[in-house]
Amino acid sequence: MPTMSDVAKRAGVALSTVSYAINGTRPISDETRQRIFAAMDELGYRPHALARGLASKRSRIIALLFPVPERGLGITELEFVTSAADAARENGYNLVLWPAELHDPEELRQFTQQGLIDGLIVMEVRFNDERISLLRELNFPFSMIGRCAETTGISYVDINFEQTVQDAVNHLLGLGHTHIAFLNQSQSVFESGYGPAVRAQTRFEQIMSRTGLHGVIRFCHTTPRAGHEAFTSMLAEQPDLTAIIAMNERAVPGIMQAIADKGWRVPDDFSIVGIVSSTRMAEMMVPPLTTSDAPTAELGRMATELLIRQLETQEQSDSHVLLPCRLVQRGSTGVCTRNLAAASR
Amino acid sequence: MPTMSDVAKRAGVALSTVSYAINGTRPISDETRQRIFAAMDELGYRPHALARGLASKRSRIIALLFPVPERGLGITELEFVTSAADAARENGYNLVLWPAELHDPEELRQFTQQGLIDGLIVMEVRFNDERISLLRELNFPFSMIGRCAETTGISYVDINFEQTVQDAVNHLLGLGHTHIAFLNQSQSVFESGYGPAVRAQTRFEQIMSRTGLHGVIRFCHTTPRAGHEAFTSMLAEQPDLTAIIAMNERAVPGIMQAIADKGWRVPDDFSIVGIVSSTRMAEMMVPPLTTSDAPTAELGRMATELLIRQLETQEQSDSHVLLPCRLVQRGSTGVCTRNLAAASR
DNA sequence: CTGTTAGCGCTTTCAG
DNA sequence: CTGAAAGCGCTAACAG
Repeated sequence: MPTMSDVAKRAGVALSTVSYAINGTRPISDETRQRIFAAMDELGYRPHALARGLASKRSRIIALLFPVPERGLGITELEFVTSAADAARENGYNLVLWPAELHDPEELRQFTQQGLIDGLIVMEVRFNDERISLLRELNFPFSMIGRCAETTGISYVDINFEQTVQDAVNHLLGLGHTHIAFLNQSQSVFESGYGPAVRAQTRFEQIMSRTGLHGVIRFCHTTPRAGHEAFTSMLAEQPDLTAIIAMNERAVPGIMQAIADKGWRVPDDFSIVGIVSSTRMAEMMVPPLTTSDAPTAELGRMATELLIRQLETQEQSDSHVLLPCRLVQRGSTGVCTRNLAAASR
Repeated sequence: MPTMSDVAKRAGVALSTVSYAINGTRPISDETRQRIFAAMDELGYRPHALARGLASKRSRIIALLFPVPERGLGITELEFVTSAADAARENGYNLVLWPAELHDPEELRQFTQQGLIDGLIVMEVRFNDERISLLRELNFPFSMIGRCAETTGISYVDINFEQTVQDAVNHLLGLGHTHIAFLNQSQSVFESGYGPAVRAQTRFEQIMSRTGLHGVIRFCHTTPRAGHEAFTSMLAEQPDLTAIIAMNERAVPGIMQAIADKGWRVPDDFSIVGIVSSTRMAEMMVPPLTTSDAPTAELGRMATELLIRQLETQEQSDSHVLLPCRLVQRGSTGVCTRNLAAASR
């Protein structure tokens, strides 16, 4: 493996000149630059990443702090990872994956102090997240997918949950539904201050109180069985329900089953919309689920780019970006026939 | 950030002694080791990864070559990534994700020659894979999830597709099915020499010819619509079909729909088993799909460990590991009522 | 515009 | 069992 000094010799210049030519750190005459690049080509020279990093104090490696969330990993997480890796690479960075326990800040401290990583992308952020406090305290560069309570001085991208819920409600209202259920994730996730669970539910509550919408809310574990139970219990509380908004993909098959058990059909007798979901999942169901798809690839990409910009400019940029989910009507929502029947009576 | 020389000074020893104490590379008296570790603690010393890597010529970083397969990314891929990252970390390695176009060996060459990576895990391997040829030629350490045609001297883990198909067939035979369809992935994937598509289908063909099983085989794109069409066309060819084996998760909803369209019910009138699938996906369907689940986490973990072992021992180990899928009966397979009816006539 | 040189923080001979 | 010192391959002053 040839080194920079080999290149320098072959091009008949000083080693540092080669370095400057490569990095563009200072002007080089066209003529010598030609010679240098020719020499590099002939030798098949590749700069040594570690040596460069050691000398420049910048590894051009960033890490994605990758928790194993309570509810298990899904397509969403995958797309964060791949889009972040893509974005990193396009900007000349490498992305390392760091699967971390959420509750071990000490490990995080050690990791950041190895000198391996220039910056960090944190995902699955909670309102009060000790990882964030630690990183702030260490003054270590990072960006977030999601957000915590106090975000001054931190860059993040997140989903606009308020709008997402509003869009789903509007979609159902437009179809004539007036009694709508909201199925959240589990209570423990909610109580841990997980942003999506908190923000979406809060907005749904606001809509209920502001518009007089008849709603029912439930927490629900991310299993079909839990979905089945939650649905049954909601219907017992509010028998006039004709639609449900579920921010809980994995509970949906249970809901569908429960609807079928009652002898109802989707969407004729009951409508379902999944929010913060994905086309991939929506299409696995029969009928295909109407969902608002999370812009996962954009989130991963933007979080990466925000971080890299921060690293390159050396400044504490705090960009706050909220992206909407896109509602796609598929086969699981339709006009509310029960209200139509009532109206025609 | 304290350095090794700070630690040495504080402990009153030579810098090299600290290094030996940390790496255990040579015997250190208990007494001085104590002093050194104490000094490290007091200073909060962390070895600098880049410096260590540069000096030792081993970065302790490995990469996962991460293609974006034609059929899109799924849960399976996610679990490769996370389990590989976990396994790497447990062994003191970092895992970088390298999203690579399959068809650009030049990029791969550059990447491996940066000195950043000690070794590589390659996934989505095809029978004749130019990435593999290149790595071999470069003599660069790697392991595979999956396998190519010529595997001498290479370590890999893969699924035992032959057994997986056999198990699925046996399951259906045991339920009385004798006319069974096999739904593969797309023809182009098959023709590119993608192992799962080739091996599974080959085995199914063998079973057909050896046992006189009545079978039909189809390629199918990974969409519900394609599944619907393929099913319809298979049934036209062989109207006595009562069961289908699908190695194509995403086509299954289309199959289910097609079955429903005929007025049939799953599993009473028709059985479906998904192979090389996942519990996660199986549970998204109604009824939940009987599947043989791919041991994705084990595959990712073992590929990582095989690679690391190779790196540590410096020897060309060629372990070949084949893991079975585990068949889990859920709601989509049942006894063949049509044959029962025929028998009772 | 180009050369010289002192490190970056660690590993690893070579000596003792 | 411990020290001293020579790099690993590169960047970035400092000098011209």
